[in-house]
Amino acid sequence: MTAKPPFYITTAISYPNGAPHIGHAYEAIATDAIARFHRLDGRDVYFLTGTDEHGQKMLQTARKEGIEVRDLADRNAKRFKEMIGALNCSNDDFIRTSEERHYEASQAIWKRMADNGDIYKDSYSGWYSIRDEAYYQESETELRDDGMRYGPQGTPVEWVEEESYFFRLSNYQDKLLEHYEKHPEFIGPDERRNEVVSFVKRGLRDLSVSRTTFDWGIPVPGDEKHVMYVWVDALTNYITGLGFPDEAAPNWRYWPANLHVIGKDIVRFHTVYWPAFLMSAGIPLPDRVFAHGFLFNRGEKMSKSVGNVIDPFALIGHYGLDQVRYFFLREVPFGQDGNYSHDAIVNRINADLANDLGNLAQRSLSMIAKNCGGTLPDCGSLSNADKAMLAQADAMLEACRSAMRTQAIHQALATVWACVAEANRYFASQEPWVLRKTDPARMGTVLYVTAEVIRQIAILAQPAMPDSTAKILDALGVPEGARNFANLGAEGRLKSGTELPKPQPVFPRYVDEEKVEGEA
RNA sequence: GGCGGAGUAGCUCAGCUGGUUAGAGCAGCGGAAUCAUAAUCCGCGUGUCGGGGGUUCAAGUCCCUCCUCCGCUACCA
Repeated sequence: MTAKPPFYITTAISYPNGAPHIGHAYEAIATDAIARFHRLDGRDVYFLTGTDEHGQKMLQTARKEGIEVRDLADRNAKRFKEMIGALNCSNDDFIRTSEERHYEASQAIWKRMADNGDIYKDSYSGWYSIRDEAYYQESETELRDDGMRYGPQGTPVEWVEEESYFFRLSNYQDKLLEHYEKHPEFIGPDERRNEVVSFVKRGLRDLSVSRTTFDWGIPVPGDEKHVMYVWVDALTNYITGLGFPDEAAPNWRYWPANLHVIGKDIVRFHTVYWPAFLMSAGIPLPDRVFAHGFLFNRGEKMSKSVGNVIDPFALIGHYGLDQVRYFFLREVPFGQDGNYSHDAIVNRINADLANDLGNLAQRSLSMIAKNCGGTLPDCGSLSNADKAMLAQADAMLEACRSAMRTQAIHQALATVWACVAEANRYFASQEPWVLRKTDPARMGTVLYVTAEVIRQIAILAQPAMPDSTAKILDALGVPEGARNFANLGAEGRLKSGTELPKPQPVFPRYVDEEKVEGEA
C-alpha cells in the first residue's frame, strides 16, 4: 500500500467588496469538479479557496456603507463562504487574507524576497485615479475643457508621488522565459501561454509592491507605514493555506501546487508575478496555472445596468444544484468563454439528465424491480453486443483522465454522455421487455449489463454531480466504499443477487411554468 | 499600430502532420416501439467549409491577399 500522491488545487481568492456572482460560482464549481476527480482517482487532494480582503476598494465600499472595513470583510466573506457551501464544494479550507496566519506568511515571503535583494525603496509617481485605484501613463490621460485631467476610464486623475517599495521583476525576465520554455504545461490553455510569453519578451519593469495611502493591508516588515500592495498579499494565500512559513507544517507537503484555477483576467499575476516572487523567495513553482473564460448571459456581459446579474443562490434554488453544476461544466468548454440562458439550461437538464440518464436508470431499474424480485439479476454468457457495451463503459476512465490532464472537463463529460447514449441504443436494440416473455434469463443479462454500465457512468459523473450520482449508486446497491475510480472496469462489476431499493427518479424534468421569473 | 487566434449545417462546435460521397450534439420533419420521467430507438442535411487568387494528381486542411470578429499589448482585482 503506497501513500496517495498529493494533489494541491486552488481557486483564485475572491474580492468580497460585493455579493458573490455567477463568475465566482463557476470557478468554484469547476475547481471542485477537478478536485473531486483527482480524489476519486486516488490522489491525496487538498483544495483551497477563500477571499482577498485588503485594498482601497474595500475601504471605499465600507465608507460608502458607513461601516468598518473589517465588518464589511466579515460580512461579505461569510457570504462567499456560504456560497462555497451551497455549491457543495469539497474544499479543505477557506482562507481569508485578513487572518493572522496570512499576515505571518506574507511578511515571511516579503522578508525572503528582501533578503534576496529583490526589494528596494523608491518613489512611485504618476497620474492616479482614486476611483480606478490605478496609475496611468500620461499618454493614457487627456486634459479636458474643464481643466481636469481624465484617465482612460473617464475618471479624474491627479498627479501623485508616493514612496513605494519595488520588486525587481526586471531581473526575472530570462528566468521566466526559461521556465515557460522548459515547462510548456505551466500555463493553460495554450493561447494564454503565448500571450504571456510575448508579454514577458517585451521586457519587464520593476513592480510597485507597497502603498502608503491607505492602511487596510498587511504592514511591510520594518516599515509599518507601508502596507503590501495586492500582488504579494493576494498571491501568497496559496502558501499560507498550507502553513507557510512553517515548512514543517503537516500540509506543507502539498506544495508546490499542482494547479491554480483562475479567471483569464488575472493570468499575468499568476504566471509572471507569482513565479517571480517564488523564485526570489526560494520556493518551488506551481506545476500549472489554468485560466477559464467568462460567462455571458445570452451573449451579454453581466452588468448591473443591463440588469442581468444572476445570483448563484437563486440559480441553484431554481434549477437545482447538480443541474447547474452539470450545465456549466458540460456546456462551456473549460478555458473558453461561455453563454448561458434559461433555454440552454432547461435543454441540458431535460435532454441529458432527465431523458438520457435519468430515464435510462429508471426504465432499467424498474424492470429489475418488477421482474427480478428486486435483486440484481444473474449475468449470463455475454453476446457481442453486451461485450461491446461493456467495453465502451470500461474505456471511459482512460478517456476522462486524458481529458482532465488538460482540464477539459466538458470533454470528460462528453465521453461519459456518449456512453449514456450508447446504453440507450443498447437497451432499445436488446428489447428486454420482449425478452421478458421469450427468454427471461437473457433479459436478466441485458438488465445486468445495463445496470453495470450505469454504475460506471455514475461513478465517473460524481465530480460534476456528487449528490445525484450518489442516489444512482445507492439505487444500484453500490457500497459507499466502492465508488472510486479504482472500482471502475471489470474488477468492480456489480454483484448479482444484490438487493436493490425501489427505484426513484433522480433527475426530474424541468417544466416551464409558462415563462415565469428566473429570467436566467 | 504590433503580436496572436478565429470565421465549417438554423444553433453550438469536431475536423491531427493535405487524400474515399465534410462530421457530431441540439433544434426541425417522418416512422417504430411501449420497459421508462410523453422518455427511447430508427431514418432525413443541394452546407458557396468568410471573399478572391495560387501551389498540387488532390485543399476546409498549405501559400498570398482582402473582409469581419476576438484576445494580448504591465501595476482595478
